[in-house]
Amino acid sequence: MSKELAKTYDPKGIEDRLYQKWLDKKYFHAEVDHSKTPFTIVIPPPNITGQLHMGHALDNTMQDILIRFKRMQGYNALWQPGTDHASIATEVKIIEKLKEEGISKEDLGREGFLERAWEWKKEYGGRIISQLKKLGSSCDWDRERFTMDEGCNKAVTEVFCKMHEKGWIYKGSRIINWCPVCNTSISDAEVEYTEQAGHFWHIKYPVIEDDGSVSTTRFVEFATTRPETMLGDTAVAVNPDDDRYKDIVGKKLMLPIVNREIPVVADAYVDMEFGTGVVKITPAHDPNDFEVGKRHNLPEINILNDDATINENGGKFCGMDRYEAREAIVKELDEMGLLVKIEDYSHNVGTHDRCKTTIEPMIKQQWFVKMDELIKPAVEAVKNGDIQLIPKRMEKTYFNWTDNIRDWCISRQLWWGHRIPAYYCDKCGEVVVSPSMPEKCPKCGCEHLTQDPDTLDTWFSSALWPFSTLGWPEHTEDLKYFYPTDVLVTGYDIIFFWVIRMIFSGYEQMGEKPFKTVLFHGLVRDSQGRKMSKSLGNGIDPLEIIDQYGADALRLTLITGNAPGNDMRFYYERVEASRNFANKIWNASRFIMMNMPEEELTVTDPVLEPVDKWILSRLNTLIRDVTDNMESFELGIAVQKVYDFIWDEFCDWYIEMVKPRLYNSDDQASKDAALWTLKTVLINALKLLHPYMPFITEEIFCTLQSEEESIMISKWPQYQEAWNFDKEEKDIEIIKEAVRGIRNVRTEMNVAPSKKAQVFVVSENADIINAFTEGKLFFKSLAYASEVTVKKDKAGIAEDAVSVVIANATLYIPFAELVDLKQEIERLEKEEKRLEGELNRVNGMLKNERFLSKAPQAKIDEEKEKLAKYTQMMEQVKERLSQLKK
RNA sequence: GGGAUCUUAGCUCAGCUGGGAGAGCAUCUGCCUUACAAGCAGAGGGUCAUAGGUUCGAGCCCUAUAGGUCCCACCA
Repeated sequence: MSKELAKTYDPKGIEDRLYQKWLDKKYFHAEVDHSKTPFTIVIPPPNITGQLHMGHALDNTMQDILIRFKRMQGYNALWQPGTDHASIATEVKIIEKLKEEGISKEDLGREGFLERAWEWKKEYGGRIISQLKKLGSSCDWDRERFTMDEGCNKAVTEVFCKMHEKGWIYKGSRIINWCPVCNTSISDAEVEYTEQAGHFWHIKYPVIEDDGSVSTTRFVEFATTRPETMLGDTAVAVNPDDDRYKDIVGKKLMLPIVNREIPVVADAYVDMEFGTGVVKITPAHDPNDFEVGKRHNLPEINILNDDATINENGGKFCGMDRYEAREAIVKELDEMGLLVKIEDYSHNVGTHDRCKTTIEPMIKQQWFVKMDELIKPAVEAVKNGDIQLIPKRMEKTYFNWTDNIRDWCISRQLWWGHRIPAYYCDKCGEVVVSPSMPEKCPKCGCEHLTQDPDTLDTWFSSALWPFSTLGWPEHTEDLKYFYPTDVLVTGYDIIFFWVIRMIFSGYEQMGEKPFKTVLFHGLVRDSQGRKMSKSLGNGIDPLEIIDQYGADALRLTLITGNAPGNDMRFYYERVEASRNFANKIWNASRFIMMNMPEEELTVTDPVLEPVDKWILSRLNTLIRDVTDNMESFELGIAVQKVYDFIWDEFCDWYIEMVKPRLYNSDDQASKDAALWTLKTVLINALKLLHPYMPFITEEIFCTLQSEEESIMISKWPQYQEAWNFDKEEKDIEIIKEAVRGIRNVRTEMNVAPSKKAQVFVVSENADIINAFTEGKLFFKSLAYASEVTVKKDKAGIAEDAVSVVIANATLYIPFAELVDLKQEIERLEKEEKRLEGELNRVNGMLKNERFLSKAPQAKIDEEKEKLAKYTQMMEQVKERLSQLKK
């Protein structure tokens, strides 16, 4: 039945309707089914505070492509969705919101604050999910999880307790990164170093002479970027091999202002070449100094409050902000004559990646995960290929981290997150780690215990995501069936935060990798190559793009021409190109539907003509190649091939080739064969495209087939020998070559398309004659011919006809007007020259003994074939030239 | 300081294991040809950063150089 479609494709309305249909039909839902092979992807859970950005769009498009592809291939495809509580990010947002109301989190208290946080989650947690749906994501929403839901909480507690018991989680007093604005410790991975303009203050401390007096002549000079930390100095260090300072090692210095005697110690950490070769040591506020301090048993004097104001150890500076104190101290040192000079100095400053505050190293009691043993299987897995990283170069980044791993600080002084399952006895201080509050202290029997106020690093729970979402710690059927998952799709920017931690957690808790393959993508940048960011205001909202161009166009844009792990730039022009492609498919389909008979097409065994076989054969190759590319995660390459096939081969050639059969032919069998082929090829091509452009492919598929069906659960196309037509492929290529030749000549000669001309095809080759005879109908229309005559010799053809030489044939077009003979000779001479070049190249190879002896036979045969072809064409050109020159 | 990566048409980028340089956009010339002007037919445009090397053969492999981007380390 012929169906009416709008002239241009309008995604609005279609997308939501189809998505709802898929949901209603439960196509996204996966259940354990032992008759099928599972294919699982766990979503990188977006933050509940998040709004869909281009990075999400790319990440989720890639996952959806893989899931839809595998689902069609017959796998039991599960895309496990969920969201992340994102402890610090969310907490910061809530505090901001409270601030607008004029309240602080302390005003609310812990309970009150958490209530607000859950309200927030309720209000915004679903936002990003609905945005993912707009994109077409085929997640199993029935399984949606949250990192702080009951199951995940249980998993977190279980892991914490187990690892603590094993000694891999410990509490210790160590130097950690402190954010004075967020008021929490953060892990090394969360520290972002940024280059900042600062100063180098050259300062000197007086030496204490043997008689105990403070020298007025002997000083030790050094430079610092943080003069205020002098309040916590407990030594000055020099290199043990430094001859300049040999005599003062072991002596004491007088720490000015504070008036504390501090020793000069020798430590290899000091670089003799740098500055004066002297370093002031502040063990409580510098990680390196902390190590030096440990080696020399130096006191650790904490001079800072949590908000980075100076504490009581800072004497009269107590209460000042760190930067105020800096100024005051510099001023005072200057007045004392101990400030030598101030230099401008640009250096890297550690900042908190969330709020960009300069972090302050501090010694604090924190919980850590011991990494040295835990990391081993994770290293091994990537080394031996058990887990494959794509692109491979990411392995280097991976190993760079694992090789230099330090213990992971997991406690955070935040409220929104998983509370640490550790309890302290109010009486004796005993620490009990337990899934729930113990009834009494196991040591002293006291019944009053208090839970550790800290929460866990948000990545602690995301590290468990691949198995916690499948039911762990329960031994569920889902877990047994779907774990390990197959592919993780994520950005290379969270390889340390997340990917590595999931891998070691998987091995530790499950004894098995969390996924087989990690497919990385890069960043989506703006058209100038800048990161999209709120502060720059250069972000492009994917939802606006979807609204304007459709989700399919957005998805195609994000995938085309992008290789794994590479950043890409976002251009509106590219979205337009994608939209145009959608429209192209739409119209090709419209064309086919318009030509379909009133009743259903009933042909089952069509009498295929050579063009039909040609396009089927091309489709067959496409099916094979695209499947191969997709299986090796070359998503961009695969879709490029589908694009080219649909636009170039199917639309620009095949559809044009069959038009005469549909319009003019009385031959019903031929018409049916054409329609059958059009429909078959279109449907198969749509299937190949469906993972990329789910909406338009579904819409057309349903219109063309039946409303009841869905392309998303249809069978992925299979390469089949029956669709392999080598001879037809070759024959049609020759005709296409002829058509191109004729079009070229006509353009060159400025012949209007409306002006038809007679075309003679002259060949002595039986195959060629046959091919042109069979393809006469479409050749005639494509070549703007009034009439096509295929013959063995050129008898009777006008001498001044324009000629086009192709392999094994010459075409003659006798135009009614006089042809400029000179121009015609020039044209043929140009062709002669081109062929000469080709022949030289081929001969160069084939006359090279070493090529013949070393190159693979297939390559040699290929070149020989070309030699024959070009030699033959050359003969024809020469013959024609000699005729014209007579 | 260590490492990764990039340098291909005017612009943005593909180019899988080495076998005659591609796409989209832009430019130019024709076309409202009954699916599509968001289109059709054609054209121009590239010593694949530079210099060496390996190879019968290099955009692709190796070495060096220049420039760009990023990650890690953090010399106070």
